[in-house]
Amino acid sequence: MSVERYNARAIEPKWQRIWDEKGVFRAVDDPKQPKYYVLEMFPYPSGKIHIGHGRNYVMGDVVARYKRARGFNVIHPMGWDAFGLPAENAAIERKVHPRAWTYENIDTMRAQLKLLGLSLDWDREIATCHPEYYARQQSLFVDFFSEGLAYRKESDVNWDPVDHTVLANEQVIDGRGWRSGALVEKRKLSQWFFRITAFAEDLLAGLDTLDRWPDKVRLMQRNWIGRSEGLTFTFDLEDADGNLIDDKLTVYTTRHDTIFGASFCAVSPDHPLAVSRESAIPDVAAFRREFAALGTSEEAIERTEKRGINLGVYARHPFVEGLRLPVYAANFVLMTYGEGAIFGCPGHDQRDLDFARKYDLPVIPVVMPADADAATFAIADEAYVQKEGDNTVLINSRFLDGMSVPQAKEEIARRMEGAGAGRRTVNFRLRDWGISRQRYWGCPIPMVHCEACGVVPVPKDQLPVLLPDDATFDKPGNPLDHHPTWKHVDCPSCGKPARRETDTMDTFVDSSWYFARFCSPRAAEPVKREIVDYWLPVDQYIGGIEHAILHLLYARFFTRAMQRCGHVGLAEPFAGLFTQGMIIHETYKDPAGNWLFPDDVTRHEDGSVTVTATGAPVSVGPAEKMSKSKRNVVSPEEIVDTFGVDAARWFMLSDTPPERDSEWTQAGIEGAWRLVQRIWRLVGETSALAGGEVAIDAYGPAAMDLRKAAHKALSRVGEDIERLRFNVAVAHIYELANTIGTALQAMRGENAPDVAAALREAVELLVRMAAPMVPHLAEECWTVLGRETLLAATSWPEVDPAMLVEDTMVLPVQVNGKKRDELVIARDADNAAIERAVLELDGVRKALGGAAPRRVIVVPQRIVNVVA
RNA sequence: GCGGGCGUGGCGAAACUGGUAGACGCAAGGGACUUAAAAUCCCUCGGCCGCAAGGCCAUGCGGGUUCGAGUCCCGCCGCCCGCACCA
Repeated sequence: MSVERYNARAIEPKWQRIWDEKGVFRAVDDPKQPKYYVLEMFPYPSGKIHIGHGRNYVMGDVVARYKRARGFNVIHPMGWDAFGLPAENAAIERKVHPRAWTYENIDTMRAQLKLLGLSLDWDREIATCHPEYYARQQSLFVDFFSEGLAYRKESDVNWDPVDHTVLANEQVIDGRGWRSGALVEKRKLSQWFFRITAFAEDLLAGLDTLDRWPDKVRLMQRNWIGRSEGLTFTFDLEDADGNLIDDKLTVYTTRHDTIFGASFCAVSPDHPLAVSRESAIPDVAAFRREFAALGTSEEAIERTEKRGINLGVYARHPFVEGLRLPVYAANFVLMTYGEGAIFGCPGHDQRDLDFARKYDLPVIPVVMPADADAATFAIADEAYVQKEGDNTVLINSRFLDGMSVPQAKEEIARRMEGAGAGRRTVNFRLRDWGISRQRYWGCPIPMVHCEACGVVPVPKDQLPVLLPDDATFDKPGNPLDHHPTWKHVDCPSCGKPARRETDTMDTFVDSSWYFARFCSPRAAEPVKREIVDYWLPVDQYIGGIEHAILHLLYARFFTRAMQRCGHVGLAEPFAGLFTQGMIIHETYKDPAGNWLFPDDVTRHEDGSVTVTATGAPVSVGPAEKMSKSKRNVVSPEEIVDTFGVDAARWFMLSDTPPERDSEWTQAGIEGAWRLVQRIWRLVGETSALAGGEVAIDAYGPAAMDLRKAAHKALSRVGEDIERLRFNVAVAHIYELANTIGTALQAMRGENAPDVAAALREAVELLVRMAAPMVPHLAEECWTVLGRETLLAATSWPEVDPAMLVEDTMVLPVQVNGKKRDELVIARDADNAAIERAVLELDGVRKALGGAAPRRVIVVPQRIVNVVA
């Protein structure tokens, strides 16, 4: 029999239309039903999507469709992270208004996403740049402000003196502004902050409850929060002549046990003590300027060579009479951490050691492994830093000698506290979140500066503070700031003329609560409490690993802040998190070094690649993240047009584990297309052979094998999807398709109603287990099989547990850990019977060579190992 | 610099909680069908030795723990990612 080819181009839009008309993906706010919230990180509308963007949406869609089939009320929304810098750059470069540019991109990308056949509830679509959204964000800001969670303080920014603008770290290239090329200065600006540190302890503790998050993300957040327990204490200072001076130096340390190894103190170049010496020591001023030129990136600061400058003051050692430590301003000490000042112990900190070697400062080991010899223990190029659990002993430390590190810490803390010179402190690396951006295309911060009343929030009934449409982008600086009228308002408190805040919010704010807004996207308040209580938390969140720290931490903070203001009833927004890998693609360059699109090149049989138009040779680069600039992109339209979206979805789920990067190849998409055709053929041939359901009294062995294979596959695919192991689910579906194909061939010309019935059952199960991945094909097959329901609204098939058990098992048999034979035995055989049977096996007897075994280890249902 | 991750055939990979390494797919080679091609189907496919039966080696490298290690521990090597104003 011949079966016509599956015509994806005609069939896929048909089912998309039907799903849409029947509204099967609409999420209904019905607290009586068990809910499941699937969310992929929403996209920035940058222009067009390429096929690489599709991967995480497809993964989320598989989960959404599967959970729907499992009986959950699924919410699977989509929106746009629509504020941000690129829109403003487009405004500058192409003279388009950021709004027009953004909404045009949204329209393009929405149409592209719809091609992917995602089971999204488009009725809940939101865009963060829409006043409906940012109005509510401003209202949340006002709430946070009244709770003390939003405040203003001075902080450092990268300042471009030509463009009059603040630069992102990534816009600072070799110390210069990316657009102007001007040398960037670090400058203090009064900025808005969210008090994320108020939740530092809770954000850390909360990580322990997130058992469906990847360990590595939790670890990254833990390290980012950076909780440490240490000692804050104060040194007396003296001048070069040994006279006590008024200033004191407060430091924070976690290594107070090494106080007898201290050989210097160091403060940040921004520390008041360094600033105060600026006039006295000209080099200090120069050093501070140099430090400022490093910008605000912690990476740049830590990578630079460790240098310092002697401030000409000395810290008196708290325990050694007459010992004084020179105080340096050092470029590796951050003002934002601890007290902005440290004491340096070169023996036990690599940075301190590098610094000490450079400036010829003493290196005194004060901690060594417990089994080392104090007389000979010395530090060369590497500081000795003990690991947790190491057995250590203090040396060269007077009253601490012989103690372990924890004992010594305790002793110093006790003495310092007793003397009133210090206190035990808990410190965090986490800093408050600076949200001020001196930009146009963002959510205006709803505050007014009044000379009489100070900083006053815009009352909620006067929100939103709308962005003015008529901003201009041809002048450097913040368009809101030079708008002729926008910032001039009357003070909401006293009514006198006042000035609007012209900073807008970091776009991370927009993405910190969108998942909550999706629950009640058109509500007048930010969220409707009873509805958000039903839908949250997000059960499965899917996105890139690049968001492992900032976005996820900010969203966790935001949820806590909203909880404090009564908007939500929980602290953790994302119960399950999955971080997917990117789609990558080879890059192509012509002889002149121009990047080429995959479409522009031809791959020949011998593996060579040429420019299709000219025949010129192409140099092929390794697979990299798809990017417009390198042109290694594949458009979804083209793929859908040629192979259909199901083939594309299948390919994106196949082969590579979802958390790893996956390479897009022509061979891969062709293979996926073949699978689509193959399922179609299997369904066609089977339905021709076994039209409807037939009741069978007794299945023969061939039919039973088929049924068992089908139910095993069903059981595994279900587990695989639950665990998000899509590539393994795909493999199990291939396996079943192979089994069905073989059975179909064996059936040719035979009249075996039991096998025909088993085939039909197996094929139906195949279609249903593949449905979350290739939903259009599955719907069409479902129809061919004579079913009249909508598969997208049909529940997941039940596994028949009787089909999963076998009466015999095959046990691999090892001798000394090497496999020598296999034992086929009844599943319920006891260990003694297994042992006896094993020793009879040829392979075992041969390997033993007549000797008696010393031991036989039987691992039930798994393996047998004979120890000779 | 600090922090995190990864490493298995020609390629993407699988291997539950320490229990048969290489399932499944891609590529390649051989064959069937066909006037021919496409499509489809069948066979082979980690390396070495062997006519075969079979044996030895093999999960980046070097050690260790264990009856048994891709999996656990220690030490290296290589690659990738994040570092607070890109989103």
